[in-house]
Amino acid sequence: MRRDIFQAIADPTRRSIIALIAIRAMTPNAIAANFDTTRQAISKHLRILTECELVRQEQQGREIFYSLEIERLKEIDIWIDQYRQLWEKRFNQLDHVLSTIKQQKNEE
Amino acid sequence: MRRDIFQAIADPTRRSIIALIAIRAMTPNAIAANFDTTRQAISKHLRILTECELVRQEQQGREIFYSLEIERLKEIDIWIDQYRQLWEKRFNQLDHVLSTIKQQKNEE
DNA sequence: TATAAACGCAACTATTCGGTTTCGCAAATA
DNA sequence: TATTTGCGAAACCGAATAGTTGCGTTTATA
Repeated sequence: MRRDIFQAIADPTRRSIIALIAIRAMTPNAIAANFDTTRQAISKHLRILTECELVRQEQQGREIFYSLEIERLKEIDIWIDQYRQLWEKRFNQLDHVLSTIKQQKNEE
Repeated sequence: MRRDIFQAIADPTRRSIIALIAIRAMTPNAIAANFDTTRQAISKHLRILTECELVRQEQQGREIFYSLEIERLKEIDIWIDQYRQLWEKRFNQLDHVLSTIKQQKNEE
């Protein structure tokens, strides 16, 4: 079963879980309280997030606290960056066009 | 059928298609030539990418050229940005700790 | 010590997904 | 005009997915 960070963030519930535990570590029960689903379903999502190391767990008595491994999200950032360069380049070209028009206007 | 940009980029083949047509518009056949799969399968991926407006098509005779709607990727960028702020904050805190240690060292 | 709480795991189910094959249509070409 | 080419749509299939229910285990509590 191939786990992929892109696949991990594809599910809206998992993105919500990420948002929740980004603030502070939470237990499965506490997380599940925010959703209209069972704790077991949340546990499954947490397992997927753990498998691709987006989440780390810390046992504390009978509770397990899950927190976000934020560094892993950089992988997404690196992917998007190549396209960010493209759209910024395009924006700069437009910017150049606009300033050229402005210049021509001033020279009239 | 709920189409979502996060779901669209979850598939590795679709990410490859995005990378291909980011450079220049391409036809389904030309795209499919880069993969070990049928044109029809690529067409399905293109339909999904089109449905969430990540891709636009331009008919030219009997050919259809697909190109990337790069602005749509900003949605991913906006999502990742909130976490980027978190990890940069964390990095700055670490940076602060390091410079404090350095300072204490100098004061010895 | 008996009970309750917190959790992971396994079995099961309905749905979605990625792929193929087959088809029909429109445009280019022989 | 007959044939080839480029394409999307539909039917179908196996695998993966997201969810449920029902366990068993460990830890806390009455």
